[in-house]
Amino acid sequence: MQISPRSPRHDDAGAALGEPLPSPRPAPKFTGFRATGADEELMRLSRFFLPTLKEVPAEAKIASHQLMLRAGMIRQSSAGIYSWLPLGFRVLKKIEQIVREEQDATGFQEMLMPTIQPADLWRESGRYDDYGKEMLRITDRHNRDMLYGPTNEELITDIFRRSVHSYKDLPTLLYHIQWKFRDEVRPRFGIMRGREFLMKDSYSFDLDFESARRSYNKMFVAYLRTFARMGLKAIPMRADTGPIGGDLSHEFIVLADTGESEVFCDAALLEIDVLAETVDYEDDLEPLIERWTGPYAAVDDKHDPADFEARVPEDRRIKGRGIEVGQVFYFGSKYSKSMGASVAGANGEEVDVEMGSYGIGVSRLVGAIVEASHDDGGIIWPASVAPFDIGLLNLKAGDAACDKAAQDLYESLRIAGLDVLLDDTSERAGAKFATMDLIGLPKQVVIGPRGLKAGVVEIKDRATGKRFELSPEAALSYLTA
RNA sequence: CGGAGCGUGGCGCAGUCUGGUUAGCGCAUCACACUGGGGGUGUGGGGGUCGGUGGUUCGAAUCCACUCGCUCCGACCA
Repeated sequence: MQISPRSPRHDDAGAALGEPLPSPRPAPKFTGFRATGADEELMRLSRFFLPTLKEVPAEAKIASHQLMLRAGMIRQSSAGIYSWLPLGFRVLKKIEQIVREEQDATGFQEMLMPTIQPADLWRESGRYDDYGKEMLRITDRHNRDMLYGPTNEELITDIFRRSVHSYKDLPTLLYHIQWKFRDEVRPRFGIMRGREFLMKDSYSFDLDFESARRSYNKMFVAYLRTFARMGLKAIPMRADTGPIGGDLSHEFIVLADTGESEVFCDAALLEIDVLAETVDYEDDLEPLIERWTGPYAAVDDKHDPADFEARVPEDRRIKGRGIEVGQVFYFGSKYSKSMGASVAGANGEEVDVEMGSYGIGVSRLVGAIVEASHDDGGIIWPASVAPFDIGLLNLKAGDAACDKAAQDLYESLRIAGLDVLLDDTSERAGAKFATMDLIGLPKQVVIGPRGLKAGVVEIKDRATGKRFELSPEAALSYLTA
């Protein structure tokens, strides 16, 4: 950090006599540490771009939208289109990575398709007209019709048909994580229902229904694991197949009061610990899925009140609202037939491949998690997706003892592999606490002159609000345990 | 796409109906001082030309027309 030239109004006789210039702010600390590399960079709140808001912007109606704006995670660019600021971006990346890991575990392979697609592909499938105004249509300089992809079935099918010609290459299992655009008439709820959104979509190509079913099941299980890892209870519900078409589909719904769909389910579903199961994706997953989909669960348009009351004891009936965070479809040869995606079977006959597609709303998940996990003070991040693991508050930046204790603990936590945000600002304690609660880091460590004098720092668990004091050494082992 | 509403410093709002001093308040911001463990206090300062265009008028944030943007309810949607 450079000492900026002093502005004239700071000049005084002392400076004129050549005495050392008083720094306009406390001397920068830890600069040597920052030089050890980007990965080791000291995340100081005084340098971190975190434009928090005390007041709620008028347009934000639901908790997640309000909190994401207030916590400096996102900013609206135009209706339903948002920029991701550093804090929000970190969460988005964490979620994306969990999605990626669980996809990779199933054997689906990651790739990347473009956002802009040629209209001709969509004319082949017939969806260029079917999709209506939700599709953002673009004309390039050569007057060719293009579009900003709302989904990628046509594109992936085109890739597939041009390269795969034999049943021996099946199944072909691919996915990508890419920005999509659907020109919603009425975007709302911030990131939860924007026009531009980040989505993971997977596509499976199989020779027959049995094999397609296995691909579907892999995604089904991977989805439940993915959401569980983010601290969400996602409930699979049989769903309509909508404009994408097909005849086997499930929606994955996260219960939240501000959800868009009304849902009915058996409380037993909430007891299932998905991550407790050891999954081998080469096994037959059908029994596992049958267990997980056994209890009653339905969105309103599939709801059958009589069946609900017959199958679910009164004390276990959950009627609430939910957010759809993912959907899986099997749609057979809908696209392979219209677009000519066929392979030579074992007997030399041409077979239209059986397809499925599977989406997860990655950016929507950020909102869904906030919706499911917050309190009056702000966001409460599940540890797996938190933008930082720990917020380290130096209550008296500039005080030698506090600075040193904060730096030492910061370095030790970093060496232990934790992401730490150090609040080195000169805000008052109350403001610091409020900001930390707002941005919702799972653990807070408070270092202040009062505690240090007694040889302790304070640790606060954001979720429970529980606070306790430990020596710095004990705090380190507690946090790194 | 049907219905409703709103655009005034970075954010939240008042002022508009009933045109008329220099457009106001809270928060944020900057400086200084006091303060210092849950968004503290005081003093002083900076920042807007009222979404845009055109019109009416001696005079427009205020009235009229057009236009752009945003929001809400409904239908629709990962």
